[in-house]
Amino acid sequence: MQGQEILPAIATHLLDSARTNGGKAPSERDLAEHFSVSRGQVREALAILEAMQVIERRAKSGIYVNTDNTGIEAMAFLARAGLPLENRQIYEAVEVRKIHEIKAAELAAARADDENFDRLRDILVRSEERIAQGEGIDGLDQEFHLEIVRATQNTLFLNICTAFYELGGNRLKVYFRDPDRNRKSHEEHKQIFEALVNRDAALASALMVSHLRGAMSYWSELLQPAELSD
Amino acid sequence: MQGQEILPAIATHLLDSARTNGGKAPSERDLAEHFSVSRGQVREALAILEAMQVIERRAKSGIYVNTDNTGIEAMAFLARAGLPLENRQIYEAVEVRKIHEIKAAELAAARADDENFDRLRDILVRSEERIAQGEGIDGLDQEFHLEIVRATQNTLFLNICTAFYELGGNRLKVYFRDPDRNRKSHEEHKQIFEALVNRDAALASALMVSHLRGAMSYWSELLQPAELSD
DNA sequence: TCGCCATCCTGGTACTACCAAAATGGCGGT
DNA sequence: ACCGCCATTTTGGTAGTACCAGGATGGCGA
Repeated sequence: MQGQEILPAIATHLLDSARTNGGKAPSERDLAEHFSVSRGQVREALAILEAMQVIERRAKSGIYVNTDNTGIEAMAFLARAGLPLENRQIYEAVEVRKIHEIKAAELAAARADDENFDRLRDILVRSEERIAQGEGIDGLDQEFHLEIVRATQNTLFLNICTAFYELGGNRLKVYFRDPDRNRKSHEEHKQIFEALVNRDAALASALMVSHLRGAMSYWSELLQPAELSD
Repeated sequence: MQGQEILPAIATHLLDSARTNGGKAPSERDLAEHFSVSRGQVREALAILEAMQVIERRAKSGIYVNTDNTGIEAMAFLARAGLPLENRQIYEAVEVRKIHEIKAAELAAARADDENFDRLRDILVRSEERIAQGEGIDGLDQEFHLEIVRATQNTLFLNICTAFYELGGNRLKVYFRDPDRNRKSHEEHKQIFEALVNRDAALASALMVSHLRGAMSYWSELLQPAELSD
């Protein structure tokens, strides 16, 4: 085990032992021995986790875990590292995503340039092909939505939205297993694209609202009932 | 120089040398010597910067700086560390902040609980005192706006919005040097609060739009002459 | 002038050694 | 038996050294 690969391992280990103990994690030396790496490696990982406010290192005392109070990029980072997220976290993320993308559609209608339109067209063509072959469009769905955000010409906005997509990542694939959902999504994408081309901000926004409503209801029934980790 | 204190110093140094050179930064050993710290300390700082995607460490090659492609929390972190932001970054941040807070007002009207109202009331009282003493309400303005976001009961949302506030931080103080602006802001805050208490989502949202328009025009003339949509 | 190879440089990693303060546990007094 | 004090241990913080292996570079020879 080497490189940044130990970060997710350490993070998982810390979160676990924090659950059993009272937020107190093993010492650096213990972690180093447990993962058979040098203390320096452990400290690098801990530095990152501390910067993300996932943990707190108290000098001469120990390492303490913050289960809550985790920012988006920290969550995106942890999700990327393969760590499980609480349903509540995903639920909140979905709500914020909705806020972002509805507004993005509105702004994109006014600001999208030829390159944005070209990329969107390309994504729709590839989606069509995928669907024709009976495959899911999960990756392309992300591309489509993020391209709309990119069309707002606000790179910071794009960064946040990208981070949010990474949160739901693996769970989204399940959504696009249903062929009907794929077709329906694709049709709605095409309508949104038309609205953008016509510079109709109100329509684009409205279409995005209803488009996301479908996905939202899916998340609702998937998450709300119980806290079963798939 | 010790502790995490070297991170901003190193970050600044890296960004500087990246500007002069072609994105290439000094080696770890040089950095360690330059700041009179051990290589381990440098590596901890670099690990954080790499996790934030501010830099890229290529094994056996060197350290390379990503001037663009910086996420919100990375920016917030760097801003917190006292690093300067580009006008464009602030400009984009302001636009996103606007998107967030208008929606936050709408959601807060429906979800705010007694604790939220209590805190908002308290903030308004303290604002009144400050203004009576001829002081600026810059810190309280932030508290007010973030409390509204907190009232959405979406902790993730709150995290993002907090990060965004930290971006503009120091520049906001200038805004609240003008007594008239303070009074006007405070009056608008009170109106928004009333709308929230009355659970009038549409009104709260509309008031927030006009409230932010004032601040936005300030930013516009301060930064770049361009379009900030609402 | 061009291509190849020895050398240097660089990040990656491990190990050792101290320091100082927090945490702990045992001892002694009450 | 309980409590308070103090010596010991633990822990994060930091520095320094040593090696490795592969990229980067420059000089030498064809």
